[in-house]
Amino acid sequence: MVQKRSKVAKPEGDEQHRRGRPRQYDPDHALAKAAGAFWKGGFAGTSLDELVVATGMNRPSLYAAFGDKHELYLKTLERYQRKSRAKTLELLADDPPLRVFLTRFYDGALEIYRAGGDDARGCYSISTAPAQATVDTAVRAFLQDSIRGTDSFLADLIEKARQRGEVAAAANSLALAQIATATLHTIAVRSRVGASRKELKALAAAAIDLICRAATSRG
Amino acid sequence: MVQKRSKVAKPEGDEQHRRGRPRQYDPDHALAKAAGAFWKGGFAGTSLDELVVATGMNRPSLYAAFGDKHELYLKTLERYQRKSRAKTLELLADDPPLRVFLTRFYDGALEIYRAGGDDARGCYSISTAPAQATVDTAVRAFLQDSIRGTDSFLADLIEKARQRGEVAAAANSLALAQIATATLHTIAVRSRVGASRKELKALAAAAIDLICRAATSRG
DNA sequence: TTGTTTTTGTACCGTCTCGCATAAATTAGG
DNA sequence: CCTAATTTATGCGAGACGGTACAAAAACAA
Repeated sequence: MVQKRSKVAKPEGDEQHRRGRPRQYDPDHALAKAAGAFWKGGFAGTSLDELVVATGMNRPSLYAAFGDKHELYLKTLERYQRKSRAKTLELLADDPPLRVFLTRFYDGALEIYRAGGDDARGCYSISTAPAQATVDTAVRAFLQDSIRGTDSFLADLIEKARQRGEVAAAANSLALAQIATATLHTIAVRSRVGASRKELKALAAAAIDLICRAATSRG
Repeated sequence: MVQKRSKVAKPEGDEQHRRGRPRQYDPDHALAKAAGAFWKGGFAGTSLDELVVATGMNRPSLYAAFGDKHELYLKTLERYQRKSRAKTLELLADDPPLRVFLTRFYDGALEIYRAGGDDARGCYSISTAPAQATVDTAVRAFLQDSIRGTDSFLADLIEKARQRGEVAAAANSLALAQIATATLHTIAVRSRVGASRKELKALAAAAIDLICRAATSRG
């Protein structure tokens, strides 16, 4: 995706002024709006007309910018992953204990999954990608990679916590990480069908207890 | 759904011989085939033509038997739930310890989720219903009810195990049940994207350890 | 001004969608 | 036999689907 420039390599930041008619949409904002449409209806259940309305773009512009419906969906998935990871990394800024991090982690997820209150959205990828995964290699690969990524990210954190004594010395960090991911998955699905924030916070707290109480002592 | 009979209430078992041309399909078998089609493509991603091919029925027969596409989908979901619950209850026949039951429970799930080997299917409801849930009240209600049902079923079992001393006396049975359900959810999604049986069995074993090792002792 | 480049807007294409109308086929009742 | 009841089979129709062709519009370059 490197952009060729005639002579001087300009900083790719603002795309500067290009030659023709200026575009009337902001690509990232449009992608977010498209994701909102897919978020509601899933890939197969969302029509191009709905995407046109959601993005405010017209159909040819949509194609020129993001390719066909399938490519557009993949780009919204990647954007979601990018944003999610960035948000998660911010939670580590002050190098918190595992228990604190996990609490923030699930709180942050809930904030996204239950945005909009009662017309709950759930997790974008977990809610929409599985239905598509069996007939769509790219989506399946994305989701597989995404889950493994979460596992190994959490496994690293848990392993460090284990070495600090916040988790039982004998614990299997990867196994605990998979339980932590499992907790995220169930929160994702439960949000989608309207579970309350309170209930899901309690669920997360119980999972954190279980993971971190496989900790130092405990009678 | 009570069937009116002229005078005598016949046993509804075999549907007996009815008046007109006999049907050439077995309703439950057709429902299973339809579920297979939805299982692959999701609700919105599966066309009536595909359902016709899958069931071997022709279109008007499909409508006469199950109603429109949406009703058909709901009926496949209910059938899946019915079958799953029956299968689960069988696991309790010899009144096994919690740890044994949970092992069987996840093994049974894996058997279904990974039927067909590498073109993995995952859990039918978890893989297809969430995508539909935001635009379909009936599907959302079904999935919500299904999850709560699993929670409370497992909570009952765990509570009994707790009273037998197989789980820590101080444990919250419902919270542990939700973790057990979470484990089922993550296995459901991971199967859908092709995780290996071996990996998922290990994950289940770790979760069982965590749940049951919130048990009697443990240093 | 006159070209060049890029995006926009409209309109359209062929295909597929779901659901149903209608008639033939096959059974039981009388 | 004839009639009633039920399922099968063919096929259609109105609309939605994804995707694109084409020309107008709006910027820059010269």
